[in-house]
Amino acid sequence: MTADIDILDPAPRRSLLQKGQQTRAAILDAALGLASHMGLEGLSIGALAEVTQMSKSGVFAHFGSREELQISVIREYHARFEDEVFYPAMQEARGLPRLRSLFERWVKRVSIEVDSGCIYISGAVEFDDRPGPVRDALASMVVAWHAALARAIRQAIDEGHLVAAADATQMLFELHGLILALHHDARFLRLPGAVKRATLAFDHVLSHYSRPQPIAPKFSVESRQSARKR
Amino acid sequence: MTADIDILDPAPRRSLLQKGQQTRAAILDAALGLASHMGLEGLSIGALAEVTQMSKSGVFAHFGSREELQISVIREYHARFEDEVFYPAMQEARGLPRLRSLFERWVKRVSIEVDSGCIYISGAVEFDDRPGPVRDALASMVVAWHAALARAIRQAIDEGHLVAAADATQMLFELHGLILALHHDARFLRLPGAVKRATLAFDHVLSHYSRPQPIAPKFSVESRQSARKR
DNA sequence: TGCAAAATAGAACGAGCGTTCGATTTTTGT
DNA sequence: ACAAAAATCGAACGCTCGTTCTATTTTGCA
Repeated sequence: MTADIDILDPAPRRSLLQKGQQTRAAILDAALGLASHMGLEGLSIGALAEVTQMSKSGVFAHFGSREELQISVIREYHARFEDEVFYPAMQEARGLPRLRSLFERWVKRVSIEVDSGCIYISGAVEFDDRPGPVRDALASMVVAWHAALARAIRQAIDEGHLVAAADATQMLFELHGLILALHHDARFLRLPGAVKRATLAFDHVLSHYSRPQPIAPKFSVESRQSARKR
Repeated sequence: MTADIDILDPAPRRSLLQKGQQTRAAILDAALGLASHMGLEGLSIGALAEVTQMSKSGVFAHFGSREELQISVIREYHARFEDEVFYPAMQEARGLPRLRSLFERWVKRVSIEVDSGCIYISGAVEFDDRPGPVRDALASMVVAWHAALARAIRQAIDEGHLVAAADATQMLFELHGLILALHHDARFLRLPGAVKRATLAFDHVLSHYSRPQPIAPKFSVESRQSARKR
């Protein structure tokens, strides 16, 4: 009894990852899903153990501390973000096509996550007042991503797709705001059509940086009282 | 000894608030400060008791539950937000002046809180996946504020300060994004000059909704390769 | 196949949490 | 001034948390 069934399941075929790395990856995957819903602060080892059907100490052993787990989650998120947003967009021609692709994939990433959450965004809020290694890891990833975007914008300027006087950092600020507003409206307020608003707003920002900048930022209000009352 | 010093301190002068309401207000004030730093989820009764020099149960008794405490904090925050942003801006002439004032005070509120935090923003992230009365309270406050802003934008359209074809909700989306980006850059990344970026971006959005809208949103890229490399 | 090493389990810890309860002090209205 | 009512305290509860420790199981390699 309990004969040698083990012939077929423990699978002599060597996997690419050693067992340890394999379960570590599985835990990390579950952790990402959990952190997306509960935030990095809401991520608990107990809940993670429950999801992965492991013991708390078993989960714990893979990371050594909760902080290290959080940092690992951030790194994993960053890697996936690069794979889904950055690298594919890099296939596009430099300049506006690439910039547009970056934004569109960014939008998709944030809005697909209508029920999965962007760790960059939630993490920024959770850790804006909490110095430490987690915050540092998060910030460095965000900064790297913003730097990549700024680069793409500058290339679009160099290619002549945007006016030469365009301020890349300022434009990035405005585009980032659109993503944040999208995240807010779609995830928190659950408003439909937020994606459309974001892409439309992208065109607005684009058109601003495509036409010659006004010399002086004063466009007199022209307080003509012509308008009919309501 | 220990003579009647009490003549001067227990103050026979009747205060406007009964003792209970008085300490409740003090607790709430401390709670707001605490929640601004740690978030609504990070707000703990124990920490609150420590700050206010009271016993946990003493603090607890004023609210009956942690959830009720959180909701009270949200309401208090809303009241202060109205006092500092909404009502003062209502003094301005309807239309663009009022809209601009709303935005400027909003910016100030979010940026003054570089080290105090906007509960609307942090709360939206904390509770976007957590249904319940706290989320409902938060959402209703945010929605009310957005409705007020949309109203101001529509008035600016009616006054002729913005083009008639302007989409108020869309413009609100874009302005809201600027505030969120400001909050992110100033609080999380600690970038200097975020306030300037926000106000400059406000002018950009404004100028877009001030000039006649392009009929078709297609502004051909004109992929002139004129630009010199770098 | 066997043995060292790695991975996992299980129990226990101390701390903090929200909450309850009964006793005690302070405030309030008459 | 006094009694009723409100406010506050202090101790205790059950729970979850991250972490530690010691076994036990599983894995990988010679």
